[in-house]
Amino acid sequence: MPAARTSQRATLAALDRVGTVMLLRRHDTLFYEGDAAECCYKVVAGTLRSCRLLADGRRHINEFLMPGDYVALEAGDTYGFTAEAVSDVTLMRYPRAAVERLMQQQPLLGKCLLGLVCGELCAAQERMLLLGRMSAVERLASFLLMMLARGGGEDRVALPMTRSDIADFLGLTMETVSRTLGQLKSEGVIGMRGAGDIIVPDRGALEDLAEAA
Amino acid sequence: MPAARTSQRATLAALDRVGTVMLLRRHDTLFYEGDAAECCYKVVAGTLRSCRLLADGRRHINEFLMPGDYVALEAGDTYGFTAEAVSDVTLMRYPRAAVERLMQQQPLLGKCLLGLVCGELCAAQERMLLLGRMSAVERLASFLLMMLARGGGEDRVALPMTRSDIADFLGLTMETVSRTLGQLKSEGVIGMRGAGDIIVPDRGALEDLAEAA
DNA sequence: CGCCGCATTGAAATTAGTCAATACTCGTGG
DNA sequence: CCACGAGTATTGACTAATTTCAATGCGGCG
Repeated sequence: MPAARTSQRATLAALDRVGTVMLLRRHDTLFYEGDAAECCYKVVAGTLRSCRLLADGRRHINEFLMPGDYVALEAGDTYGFTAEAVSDVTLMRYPRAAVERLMQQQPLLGKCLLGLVCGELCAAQERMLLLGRMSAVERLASFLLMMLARGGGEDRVALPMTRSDIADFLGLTMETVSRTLGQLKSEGVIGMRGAGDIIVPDRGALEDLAEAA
Repeated sequence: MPAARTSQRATLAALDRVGTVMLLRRHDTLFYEGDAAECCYKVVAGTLRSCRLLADGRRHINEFLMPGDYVALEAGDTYGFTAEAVSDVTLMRYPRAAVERLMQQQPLLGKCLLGLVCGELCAAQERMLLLGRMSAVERLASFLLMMLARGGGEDRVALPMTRSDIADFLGLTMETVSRTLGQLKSEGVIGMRGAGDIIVPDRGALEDLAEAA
């Protein structure tokens, strides 16, 4: 059950008292799938990717983690995915033991974390629908809308990740991502000022293409 | 952060004091996506499916819910998916207000629920990998292994759901599911005594095909 | 200036999807 | 007890979307 919105920020801020700041350079690995899960994190600046690999090298990106996002809250004894820096990243690191202790003292904190994890679960369900049932165009349109919503900007989307990253996030190939973006551009639905700088002149057009439920 | 395993059952059993038993017939709907989320549930017997629809009728099944599974723990104000009975189902129903109250009194309960939701999130990440990156054979093999693990049986898997349900769970079509199962059968990896009764003589062979990380 | 990583584009190959016909199963009623 | 019928499953032939393989282009950095 998600916690009430009220004072959620304040409750979570308590975490920062047991946290330390940490820096990562582009392409650094924060932790590997299977490592003992000793800390969880919050992204302060930059972008992280959380990914999983199959034995033959196929990769899936669960999530792009951006400022404000918490990382590995849901971990059991070991991390369930590898976390890597897409760009230079600033993090807060929270030792899990300290978080546990804090939860004893602050029952509200537990509710907050529960709310966050519930939100992630809903996002994951959204993505399963995308991966299982949407066409390439719909996937890209949904992705751009998601990035637009998170970016906070009016009509501009920054894509710090590569086409390959996007492909592994959307269950496509890099080539299909590139072609589909090209198609959207030629249709005038998006503009591009460099591969990582997208302009969305008409969000409605994208929404039509995304065909969300 | 997941709760300790110890006495998890006992803690969750406390929920049953605020719950009532409820029956559903095959094809009944428990609730619709978008309904006000007044209760959450636990499956006692039978199988539910949790599904989402796109505007044009495409469907995705998030999860098959079987005895012991909790339903809609992660709900916000409204349900994020529709829940329907695949077979006749027996449920416990817990009013969310009562659950909230219980959480105040029993801090351990919150930790338990957090653990359950974290488990669901991990399962969802597993499924994203499957939906985004696995072939039809790998999807079916993974699915059968999952059902085998949940079923508890030695080498026998009961499939109470239709081929269409399986398809919408795995991001395939009913025809592909049928063909792929046929292929596994002809290769001797599985046996079939009726469409919903699968025999797995050699789990290792299936595991090889599933090619999990 | 030239290289390296990433992005784009093209053509061929492949997987899974679509459409359509046929078969099976189980429950009902004659 | 058997025949019928609805719903489900299987199978086949063809199509379409995406992947794969391969070449080319672009842009920033040393």
